[in-house]
Amino acid sequence: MLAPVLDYFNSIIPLSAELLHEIEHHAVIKEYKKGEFILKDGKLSNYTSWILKGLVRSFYLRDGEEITTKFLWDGAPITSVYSYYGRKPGNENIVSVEDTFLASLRYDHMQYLYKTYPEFNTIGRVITEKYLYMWEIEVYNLRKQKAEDRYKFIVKHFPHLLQRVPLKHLATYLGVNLETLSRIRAKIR
Amino acid sequence: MLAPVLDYFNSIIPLSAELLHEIEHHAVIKEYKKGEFILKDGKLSNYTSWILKGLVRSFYLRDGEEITTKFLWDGAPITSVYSYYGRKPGNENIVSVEDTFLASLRYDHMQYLYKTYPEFNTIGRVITEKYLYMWEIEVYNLRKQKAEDRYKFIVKHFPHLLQRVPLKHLATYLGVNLETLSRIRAKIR
DNA sequence: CTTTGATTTTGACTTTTGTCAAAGTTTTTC
DNA sequence: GAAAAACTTTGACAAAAGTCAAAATCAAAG
Repeated sequence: MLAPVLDYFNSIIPLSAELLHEIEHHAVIKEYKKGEFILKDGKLSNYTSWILKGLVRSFYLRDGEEITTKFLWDGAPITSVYSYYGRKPGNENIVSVEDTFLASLRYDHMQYLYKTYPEFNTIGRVITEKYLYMWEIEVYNLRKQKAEDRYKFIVKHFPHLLQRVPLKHLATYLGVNLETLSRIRAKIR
Repeated sequence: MLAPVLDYFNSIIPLSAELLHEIEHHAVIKEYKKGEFILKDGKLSNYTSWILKGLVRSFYLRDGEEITTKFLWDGAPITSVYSYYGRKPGNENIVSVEDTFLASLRYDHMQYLYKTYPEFNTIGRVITEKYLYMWEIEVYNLRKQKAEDRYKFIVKHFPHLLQRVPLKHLATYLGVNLETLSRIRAKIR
């Protein structure tokens, strides 16, 4: 089940047999059923995970309302950037939108790998750069003035999301309320 | 002039004499006078730079209007994430807001350093993680519903910006127009 | 200095989006 | 497969933000 991840890592830089073995040995593969929490706010995020299959959503609470900040699916790395790198509890929740399989590495084990296997830093660097690159494009979209244009970006680039997540979560992700998004959809049709 | 950068790199992981020499030899230090362009849209970004001293602003044009996306100053790394990592021209402009000194490394030279000096990947990884972490906090602020709260975040965390950038750029950064921001300020006073 | 140009504020009005309420519609669960 | 729950749409009105215009303030160049 871990094979696609290891293949990807290996395509960034060839992995020594020992490093390969370490990753295989320490990665925790776990299934999260639809709606199950991967991280709760107020908790320290101790894992960076790789989504083997499924779809997850990050959100925080604003006046009791869930504000969605990210959707991530198959092949994407996932953690709370704030809590994991900041080494302190944050207000981010991560929840599975569909039955999801994750491969997770603990923070301290990652640090050990970075120290012990210099080449692992190349993998960490390239993946972080890629994540930053994707995030940059998404934030660029979120800066568009009209909610309609932000929605159209999703329709064009991530159409599968429309089938997989309820409108209310997409609405808070796009920074509009549910009713406004519904009206935008009605207008486009 | 490069010393603070090298010290910082060295605090992440001790630099070998050869690596140190390579960086010193290839880093280009240049002054950009106030208002001078560091990157123009439509151009491929070939450099990642380190701000030795000064303040820069990133923006793109939306219907002829400059939409500011980032402010970065002393000690921060700066590039067009989209263009530099994506290896294609983007629509991002980077301009100096004050007289600014940058230390820059070419893309291909960076790749050479990553290949030749494995420990340089640790530096790249840690800096990218830190950048991502800062950016995450800023985007969290930009998701706040009310422009007033977004503005107050700047007042609290980056008060020096208020003295250093014109209101119109801060306004587009916060996603409101100039007049609205002016009214928010009037209301707070 | 002082004049010019840039920046910021204020006013009147329009457009967009949010809020509350209720009615449809679809999906789950027993 | 029927009842309950969750989700989506629509309507009426309120609040927030945008637009256009003009005045006031500040900064900089000669």
